[in-house]
Amino acid sequence: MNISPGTRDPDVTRERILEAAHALFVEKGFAAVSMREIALDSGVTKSLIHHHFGNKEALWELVKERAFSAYAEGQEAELRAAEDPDADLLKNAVTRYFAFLQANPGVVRLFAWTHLDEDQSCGRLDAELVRLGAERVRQAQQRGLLRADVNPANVVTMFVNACTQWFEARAHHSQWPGVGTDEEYLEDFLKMFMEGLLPRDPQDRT
Amino acid sequence: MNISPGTRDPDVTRERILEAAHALFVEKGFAAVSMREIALDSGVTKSLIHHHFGNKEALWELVKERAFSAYAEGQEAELRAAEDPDADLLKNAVTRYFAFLQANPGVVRLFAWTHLDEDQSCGRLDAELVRLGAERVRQAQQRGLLRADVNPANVVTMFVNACTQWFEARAHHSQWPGVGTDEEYLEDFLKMFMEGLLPRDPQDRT
DNA sequence: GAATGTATTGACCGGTCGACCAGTTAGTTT
DNA sequence: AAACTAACTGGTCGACCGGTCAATACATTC
Repeated sequence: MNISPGTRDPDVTRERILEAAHALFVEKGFAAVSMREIALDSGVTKSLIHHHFGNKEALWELVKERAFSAYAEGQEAELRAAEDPDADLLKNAVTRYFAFLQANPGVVRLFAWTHLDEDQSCGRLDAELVRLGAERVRQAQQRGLLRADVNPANVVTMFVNACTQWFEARAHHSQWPGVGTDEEYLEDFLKMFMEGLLPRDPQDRT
Repeated sequence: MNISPGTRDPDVTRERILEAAHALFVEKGFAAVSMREIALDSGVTKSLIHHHFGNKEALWELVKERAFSAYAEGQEAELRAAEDPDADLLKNAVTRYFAFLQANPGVVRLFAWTHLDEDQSCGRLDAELVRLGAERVRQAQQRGLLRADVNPANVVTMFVNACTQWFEARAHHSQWPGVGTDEEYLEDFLKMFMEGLLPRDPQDRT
């Protein structure tokens, strides 16, 4: 059963359409993409896309849903894998989240588009992730490994924000004087995040 | 010279168009806004907009330019007003920046749109702001008021990111469990930013 | 008060949009 | 092999897109 030119496989076709739509939506956003473009890029007719997915809006929703659930699954697996919360675990979580964003610029853009849409579907998706992360932070606080006078959810939100915006606003930062590579930013962020900006031992820091 | 119904004032007209365009672009982004909408909202004809501003793209650029230069002017004035860098000054800078974003949700959205456009014009605009802020941080480091082993530009970038993303991704956070008000987030952020997450005095934090 | 210049209008253009539909092709069932 | 179903195509629709242009209304200048 080779894939001869005339062979039909609706599943493959749907996948091709979804991939093309994903790439275009990520790049240009919902409004700036036309069904004709998606049809051209995926090598099918416009009508076939309507046949499989209904309308443009439904296709957009499906693209987002798939991307975000893949994201959420990956992140949740990573979070659950790590046991025994301590300060290093938080550091590792930040590092892994940062690395994920770095490796998946498409997801970052998709997040940004949905923020502007004021779409709340993906906010619901990672609510569970935040709950899980906050729980770990709380445990570490109870053991005295982290300061207890901050809201665990804010700890998670804060590092997610600092990492996400780094990639979302890359076009900005790249022009800022003195701002360096991803790795340098991450390193300095971790210092500030974990240890704070005020010197611990004044005579050491001069 | 009252403003009678038939009175013409091109400056006022231009302003009305710019305001309507600003509001629509902020809300829906460049691609999703039509010249017809802008014309309707500003109470003029589509042709008149073309007469005054040329084409849609030029209008969009002008809207961005105005918004960002107003932003930059305000921020620079605030930064220059504050003398004598110390740790509290940084804290105040963060607080003021946060308050500004809180009071100007339109600017936040405009930032987000331009990030996705990969437009670099506004990145150039606040480069000077970052340079100025980083300079203040460097001075504080030299006086031993801040730890010296972090890149001053990264310090500024980091708090700008943490604040900006808080408002850009509001649709997300509002659904996250345990995440509270703007003020609570800012308070916890400042604690982590200035003092760090690791306990300073272990027996105090249990 | 005629001339001049510009702000403003409405009608119109070619093109593209998302969507629909009738018709065709290809697999599957009976 | 006939019947059925779903995949797939090409053509077409009305609506809307950004942009143009000639005509008009108004304010200023001479």
